[in-house]
Amino acid sequence: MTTTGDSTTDAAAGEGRHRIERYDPGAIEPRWQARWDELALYQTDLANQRDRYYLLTMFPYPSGDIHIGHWYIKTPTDAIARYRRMHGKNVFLPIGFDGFGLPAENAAIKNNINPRDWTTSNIANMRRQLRQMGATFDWSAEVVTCDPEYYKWNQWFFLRFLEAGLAYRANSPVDWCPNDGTLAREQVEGADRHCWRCGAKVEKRALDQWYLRVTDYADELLDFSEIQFPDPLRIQQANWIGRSSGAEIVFETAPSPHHAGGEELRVFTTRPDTLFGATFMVLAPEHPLVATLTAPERRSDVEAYVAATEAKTEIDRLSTDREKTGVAIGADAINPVNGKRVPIFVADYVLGGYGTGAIMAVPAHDERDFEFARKFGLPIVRVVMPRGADPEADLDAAFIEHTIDEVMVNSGRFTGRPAAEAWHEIVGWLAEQGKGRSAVTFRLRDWLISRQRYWGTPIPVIHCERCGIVPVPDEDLPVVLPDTVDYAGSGVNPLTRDEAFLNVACPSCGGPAQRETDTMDTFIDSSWYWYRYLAPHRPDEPLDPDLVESWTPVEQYTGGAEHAVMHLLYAREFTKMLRDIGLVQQNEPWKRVFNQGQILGTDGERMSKSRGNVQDPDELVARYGADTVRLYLMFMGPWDQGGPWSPSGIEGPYKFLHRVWTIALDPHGRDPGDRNAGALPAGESEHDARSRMRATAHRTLRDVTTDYEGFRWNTMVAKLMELANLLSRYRGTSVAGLAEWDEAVRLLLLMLAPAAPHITEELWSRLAEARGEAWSSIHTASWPTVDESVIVEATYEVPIQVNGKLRDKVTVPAGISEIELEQIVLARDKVATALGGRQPHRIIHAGGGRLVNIVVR
RNA sequence: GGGCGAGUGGCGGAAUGGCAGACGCGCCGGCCUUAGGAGCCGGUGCCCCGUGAGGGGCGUGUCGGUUCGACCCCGACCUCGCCUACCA
Repeated sequence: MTTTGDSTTDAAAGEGRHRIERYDPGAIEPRWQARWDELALYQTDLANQRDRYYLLTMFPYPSGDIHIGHWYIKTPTDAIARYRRMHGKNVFLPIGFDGFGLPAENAAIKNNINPRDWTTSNIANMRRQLRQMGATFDWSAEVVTCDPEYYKWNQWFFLRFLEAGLAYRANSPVDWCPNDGTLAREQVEGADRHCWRCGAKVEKRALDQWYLRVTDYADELLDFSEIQFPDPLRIQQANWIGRSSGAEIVFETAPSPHHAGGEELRVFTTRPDTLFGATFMVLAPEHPLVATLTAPERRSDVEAYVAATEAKTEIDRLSTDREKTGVAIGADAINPVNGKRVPIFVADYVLGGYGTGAIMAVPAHDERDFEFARKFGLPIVRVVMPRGADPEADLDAAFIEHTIDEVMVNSGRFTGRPAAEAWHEIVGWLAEQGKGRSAVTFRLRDWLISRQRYWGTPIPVIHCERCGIVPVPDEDLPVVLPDTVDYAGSGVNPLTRDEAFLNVACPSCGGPAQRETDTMDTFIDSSWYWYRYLAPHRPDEPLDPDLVESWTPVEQYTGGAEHAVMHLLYAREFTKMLRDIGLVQQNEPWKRVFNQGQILGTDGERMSKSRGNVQDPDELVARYGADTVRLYLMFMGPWDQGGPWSPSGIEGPYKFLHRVWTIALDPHGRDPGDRNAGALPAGESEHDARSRMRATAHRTLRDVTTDYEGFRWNTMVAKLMELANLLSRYRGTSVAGLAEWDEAVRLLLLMLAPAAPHITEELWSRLAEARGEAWSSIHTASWPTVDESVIVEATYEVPIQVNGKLRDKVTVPAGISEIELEQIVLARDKVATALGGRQPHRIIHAGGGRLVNIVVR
């Protein structure tokens, strides 16, 4: 509270003085929160099959403190829950914690504590802070992913995926520090790529790691027909999946002194029409044939280049000149369409992991190839050009247009053909000879789930010298993380040194064997938690099939835009995998997703502890109350926009709630500072005032309802402010406390209830008590219905434009005809002046007579 | 380099083809007060004319286009933010 001492305010009301209690959120909010808990108002009866509404919001990572960003996601979500309940929905709004992850481990290494202890105490604190929001979370369904009863099922799923061929093992490189082992991307620092802890130079190391075969689902993931995403989200996912259709073309190596030739080199291209212009080939440094094809005299150069690539791989962003580099390997390939020999290079602009890891380079029609050819003096042959252009003219840049109007040149029998048709003809011709076929490639890669870390779900396999990789039998699950953990001051996964954990008998042969020490990516944990919420402690199964069938897909999912491509895509993939192993019947986990924007620090940067710009809501809640903080966050701007945090406007919603308080409890009071006190607005009769209150209340209800449906909180709050302002104007006048007044106050409280649940509950109770009615929560009341008949007004104002410029306004009776309106409009002085004697050429009646535009020449 | 998004008063924002600036912050004036960092009332885009009531002009990043009419749709450009890193 901003004031101390006197908790009442004087209200002089002509005939006497009375006192009403001041609005004191600090007194009201904890009381109602306790009451709601006591009544278990928000424990959802999942067995109740009627009007189910599963509302899901992204569960927090237990970093230690709830910050203002959490409020920005969760309190409007709570408003959705409350709004839906007022529509009779049986709403389920669960909450939990995404317990595993790197920060716990970093804190543990730094302070020599157990990540579990760190996480557990953070969760305890965050539970307390989450309760201050006054949100209707069903805490009885809470899920914490680092509990063995949860991660057991990650392991169980993994074993099913393994059986189904959806999980596999492959060798791939990681960033490796000699002292601290595998490093996550954010643990590699600086342009010289050193370790965040010890500063050692980071290397690449190839490890056998586990993958999930999510690329099998690439095409299906591009089908968004069963999931409603906002456009930018859908586009981002589609770009991330990155489907390209083109052709795979087989080149053969040419014979040379050190190599017999005839080795197949497959390339992927989206421009098979440019095949005749392929004047060299480029292999990725990782390409398996680099070693075999390289000529002896080129070997040292090539090996040096490959090694240099390994050292940088992830790009040094600072030196963005990105001049093309590469080396010739001293071997040629043969272009299958014209039999020409073309030299082969190794260059890092070709990626090992995309397509076939090799390209045919067509410098005339690809910017990167063009740049490379220029630098190495390679021939540039134009094969596609606009109709009528000179085929031999020098190009000063790659010609990459690919519309319908280009024509082939320098392309043997295809010369003169339209390029768009030649694209297919060349692929067909190659296919006939077994030298190519049309092909589709995706940007999306299989999901690497292995992490060389302690604080995650142990991958449930055992390595036996005799039997190889043996899955842990189901009855031995969960493979529990050992509680005693000794980091020994290093980032290296302590499981690799934990003899008690490591050594086991092989489940297959009984011989000595060792456990897998890799743990799972934590995105696994967050890929199915909404199913577990429905049966958080079920001992025998990961999920309750009946409840999953009846309650999912989730009706509405809310969470930050920063998860657009990672979590929101992984979870879709995971759902499809669960479907394919027979656990769920659905194709998509959620029906609708809303991505709200991010709240940045006051400096405009992402909030993070290291930047020191984290905004703590506790202080604001202590000062203004949760209702004000909730309202302010909704009022700031569009929910999907976010933006830098600034508390400078918070007084607005705070004053608004004060005003609502005063209107509700003291309709007859007058403020000594109010010059108009007690008088109706000039020219307004009591009858006018009464219909205006009704009309405004119902119009507000109509508009606010649409705003709630579209999550447009800022305009919703603004409209409630307008209604409160109107009522405030009438306070202390003869219409205050009349039936229309009471109705408007009632509607105002009901409309405000989902957003500001405490103050509305308090006022609702007091008003009921004053009327001698029994208590019932405002949050169990029904959303009111609009009475359209009271909104209709007898007259309305018409703006008058001349040539699109506003010149006048006139008030006319509702239902006036266009002809009558025109006569009135043309008789106006200002219109005559604006016309300046010219005759109207045309008169536009826009929006059914809501605006008139007179066109003159 | 690519993708996505955004540019509107001093500030957050409203209006998504029809009265630009709703609502709020801030600021200015006033009331009430012993006092005001509380509360309440009024004003507030910029410029010009007018003593006044009032009147006029300009204005949504820039330039063009479509339209009776454009903050809104289309094209080009500029600036900022987010995501991403040469995806053949």
